Amino acid sequence: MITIKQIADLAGTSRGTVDRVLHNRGSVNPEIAKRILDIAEANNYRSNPFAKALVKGDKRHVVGIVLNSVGNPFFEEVLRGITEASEKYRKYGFEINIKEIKGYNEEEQLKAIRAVIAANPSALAITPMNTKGISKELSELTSIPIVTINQDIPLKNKFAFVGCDYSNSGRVSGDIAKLILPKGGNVGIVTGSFKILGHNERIQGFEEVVGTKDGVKINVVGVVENNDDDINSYTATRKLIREKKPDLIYFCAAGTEGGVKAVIEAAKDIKIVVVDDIPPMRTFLSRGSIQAIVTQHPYNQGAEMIEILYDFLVNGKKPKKVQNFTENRVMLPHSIS
Amino acid sequence: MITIKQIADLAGTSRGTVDRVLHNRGSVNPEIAKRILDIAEANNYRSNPFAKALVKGDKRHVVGIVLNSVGNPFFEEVLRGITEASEKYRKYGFEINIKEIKGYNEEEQLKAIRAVIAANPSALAITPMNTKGISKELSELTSIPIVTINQDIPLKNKFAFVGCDYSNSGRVSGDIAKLILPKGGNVGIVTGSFKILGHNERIQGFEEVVGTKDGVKINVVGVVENNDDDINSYTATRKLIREKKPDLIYFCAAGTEGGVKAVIEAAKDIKIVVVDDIPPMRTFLSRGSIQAIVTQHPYNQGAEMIEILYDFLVNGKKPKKVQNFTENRVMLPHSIS
DNA sequence: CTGAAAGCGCTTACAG
DNA sequence: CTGAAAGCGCTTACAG
Repeated sequence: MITIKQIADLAGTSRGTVDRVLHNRGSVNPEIAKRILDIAEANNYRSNPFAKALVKGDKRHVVGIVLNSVGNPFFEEVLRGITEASEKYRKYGFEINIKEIKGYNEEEQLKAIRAVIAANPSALAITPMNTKGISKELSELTSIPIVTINQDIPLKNKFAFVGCDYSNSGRVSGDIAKLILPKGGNVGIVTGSFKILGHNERIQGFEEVVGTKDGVKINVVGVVENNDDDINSYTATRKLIREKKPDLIYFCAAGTEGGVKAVIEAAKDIKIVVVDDIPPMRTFLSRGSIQAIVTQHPYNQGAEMIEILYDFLVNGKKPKKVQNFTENRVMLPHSIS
Repeated sequence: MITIKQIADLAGTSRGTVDRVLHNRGSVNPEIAKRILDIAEANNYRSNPFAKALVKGDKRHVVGIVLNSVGNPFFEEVLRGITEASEKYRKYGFEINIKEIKGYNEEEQLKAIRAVIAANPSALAITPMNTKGISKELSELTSIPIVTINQDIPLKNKFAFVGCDYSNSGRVSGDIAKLILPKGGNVGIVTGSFKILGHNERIQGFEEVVGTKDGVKINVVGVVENNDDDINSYTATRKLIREKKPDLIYFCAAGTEGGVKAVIEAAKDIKIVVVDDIPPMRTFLSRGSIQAIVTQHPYNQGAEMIEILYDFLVNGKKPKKVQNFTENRVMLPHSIS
């Protein structure tokens, strides 16, 4: 690899002049300029990015992260995506500083935010609680980009959101239901809570798809809540089966394990679609106890957040959209290899 | 950000000594060492990666790539994955040098390899033809890692392969067939060629899954070749429908468009699973003319190849396995958002 | 055990 | 229009 100094020597001039030509800053004798350009070309000159970064004072970056991941397998996957993606970039000064917390307590999340911010990060990524206090705290952080991950809240200064398109998740689950029930049938839905927007959007997406087509009728015969809890889920699902006789049950939130157990106990030919890619579901899937998982791919959410911030902080490229949805992935028994 | 010089000043010593302590090269008065460590810690010292890379003489890398992508939508997707993934790394001296060629002509591929190698790349990625000449040419390139992409050939000096697990693709398609035909039924298969390993592996994977379970019988009633050609596919599919009366057809190679048209014309309720994620298939999918696409995700193949080489060339990390399979992705109508 | 100096490859004033 | 010099933050001999 030829250097600026070598070019200067070959051209019988100085580094300053070579630099001027290479960056066409003008003020150079055209003849010398041509000589320099020819030499550079012939030797396939490329500037040394490290020297450039050094003299330009390129910053190292640390991304502050607040994640409600403690004891939550879903967010542990998000975390894996974050760590593995950022690992690649570490060599050139791109790091992460994660504060993991457990559950949802506003005071604790506020404390975590403050701790992370105190370390002076180049950006903040967070799974924010949707409360006034958090909203206020975040909206004051106007000097760095803020990325919400998996959970979203309104924020004027939001840089990006990375997470699930819940309506689409519901629609894809609807696709599966139609595949399984080509002649129509009854569907029961077990949701987490009617108060949670994402759950409702899933239901809506699902109904939209199964409802619209042809002469085939798929009826949603009942929707019950389980509060994301396995015991509740078990009870609610039993009741749903007894009273509504569904041909298929769509579990559009957590607490799937209890629900699936209720279905297995009932020993009827009831098909199941779930949203959680957690170990017990994988087991159920490969045994044929459930038919499909439609998962929001937590690993990718973590990795994509890192890519978005790297692209911006290092390459100066903003994401095309604020909303960045990861694919709703369809997992069948042999998707797991 | 504090620097080595500042630490030296604060500690009342020299840069050399600070360097020694920070890299524990020994030979430093323990008292001074402690002082230095304390200052570094207190000021959260991190070495400047650019200065380090400069003095260490970190190499810039160009990955030579030979791709049979001209006029091939599939490989254009691979190309997109390659370009976008490598774009991110360009800033720190990681580049690609692609030679695109059309079709499969050994001489031309040899020429492309030589051209790319002449530019002295740090690695070579290629969609190799499985011929003696190519094999010989590649096996002589022992000084750089070679990654085969999408197509694989035996090679002692192969660094990695990135591509499709064909058997798994067949198994996942089998999963879908079982979802669609819960009570069993007849399946016809349209393959490219009995001489192509990947196609045969798909068929085998498919049969393995639909054949093994319960009392439900899914019979593969016929397998026909279409030589990846739409016209052949149309004719062969018509014949298949007429003679074998399948409930479902599995297109496990290219030339799907002609085949699907034959099915539509037949106007029977025949379900379809295909492997090609190309624009006409997306249209068919959203119209309900076909039920699912099981695609090998060409974009990811390109991107993953770059990640593998970046990880090795820049971070010195070898891939865990030589065989790197991308996920066989299930696309249903609403997967496309 | 320690420090002064040179050098990695570039850019940036500055003087002429 | 041009060149000499300083400096970015680190590492590497070298001399003591």
